[in-house]
Amino acid sequence: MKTYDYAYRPLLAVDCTIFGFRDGKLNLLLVRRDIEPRRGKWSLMGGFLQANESLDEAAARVLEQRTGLKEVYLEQFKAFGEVDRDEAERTISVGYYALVDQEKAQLQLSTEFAAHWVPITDVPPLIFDHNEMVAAALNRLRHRATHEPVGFELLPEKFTLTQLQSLYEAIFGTSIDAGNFRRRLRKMEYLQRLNEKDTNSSRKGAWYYRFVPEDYAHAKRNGADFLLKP
Amino acid sequence: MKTYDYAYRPLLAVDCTIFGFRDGKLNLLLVRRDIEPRRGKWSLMGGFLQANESLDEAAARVLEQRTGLKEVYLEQFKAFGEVDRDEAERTISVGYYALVDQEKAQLQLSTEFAAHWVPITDVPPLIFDHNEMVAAALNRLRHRATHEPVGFELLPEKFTLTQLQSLYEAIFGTSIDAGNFRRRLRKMEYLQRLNEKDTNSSRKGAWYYRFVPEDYAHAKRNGADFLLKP
DNA sequence: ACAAAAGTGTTTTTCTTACACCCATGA
DNA sequence: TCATGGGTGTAAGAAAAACACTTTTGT
Repeated sequence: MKTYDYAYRPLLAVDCTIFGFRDGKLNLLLVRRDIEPRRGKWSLMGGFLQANESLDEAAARVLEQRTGLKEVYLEQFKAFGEVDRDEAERTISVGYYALVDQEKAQLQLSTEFAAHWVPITDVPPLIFDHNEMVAAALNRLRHRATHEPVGFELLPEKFTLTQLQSLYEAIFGTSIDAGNFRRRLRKMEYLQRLNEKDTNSSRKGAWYYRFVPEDYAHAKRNGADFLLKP
Repeated sequence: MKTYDYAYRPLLAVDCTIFGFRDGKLNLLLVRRDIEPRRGKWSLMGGFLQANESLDEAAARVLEQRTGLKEVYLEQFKAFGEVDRDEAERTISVGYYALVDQEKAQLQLSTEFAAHWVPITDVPPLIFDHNEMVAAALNRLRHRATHEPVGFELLPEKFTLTQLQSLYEAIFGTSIDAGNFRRRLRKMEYLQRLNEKDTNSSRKGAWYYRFVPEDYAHAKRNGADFLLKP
């Protein structure tokens, strides 16, 4: 059933800014573009919306097709619609960012698309307005990470508080006082300490922790709000 | 030049959630929809993207066509893309919210589209997912109003501090301690007190103030950040 | 003089910040 | 034993919250 008599129909794409974290660095997953124009140039992962899927589903599909990852944290952050943003044809793109466990993603990356992790501090020139997208995604991530417990999505199930601090330092590009940072963490009852230590990076060993979503939901109902500033 | 061989092209619309403020109430500008389906039902102001305009420009055009207002504060907040959100045909809609001086807008409203101001506390059922849009827009406004000086867009050039407080109370649906609120305002050097009082609502009269964007820009460069919480 | 809105001050408590300090352990 | 990252404690100061208080003026 068609009711609207409007002929103009731009293409509609989704682009994913995919964040990962490793060795104290916040990274971005980039691909070499596999279609013209600008084939071979660095690009975010994107794809065109299909008839049977919502925007959120399209973003999840693009992510899964290229990385094999499911159930990933995905958040829409902005639609990009400048007239000449895609030189080939008018395309509106809806920007999403994803937070993935870089260790898990890496294993399942197919190499044919030449995907690479690049430190956020060292992003090369990307096609179209993708650099602008990355900047907007990072802004949104910074905001979200201070007010919601999404940072954990970038870490393995088990992590140490030092790792968590290092993650936040990478996200914000600042250094954080360990004492103050840990005090805030100590108050979060939804961080469960495991009976297991990470002895990789120190003699003493650091306790592993786990984020417990159910406990967070409970704390939230009781009026606690997550806040983790740099 | 066409390079992409993708046939699927949904319609692309923009919808504007227009906020106004009057008599201590935060209001929404709604229209009776003038096309099928659901002609005559309450709706946000929307329109389809055209070939020669960006998303931002489309939103500004829709707003101007229907209210005559130019140079209005407009911010994109979310793209809506559920498959069945528009029953007539697949349409992706990019949501914008606008902050207007209700007094100014009112004068220039054409009546043929039957636009009405409705208190935000009493929004009727709207077509499609427009109620969801309003909720998202309000969330965004609340956040923006705490961290950026955008509230002034809803007030006349000259306003009293009591009006400003009343605005914030309406935006957040809470009551605010006058003493604490005013102390925060006193620190903002970019609020200029005029040599003129508003005597409409009190015997004593309240000083008029003006927001000075240049002074704000200056303060911002010096590291001051706007913060007005309820 | 008094009601009522405008506007200021003060006390209490809570949160930040900066930094000193102890702990555990492998080399 | 000592260097190193892990982890805790605390004192000074800033900021938030609660609320008592003063000012002005039309009636």
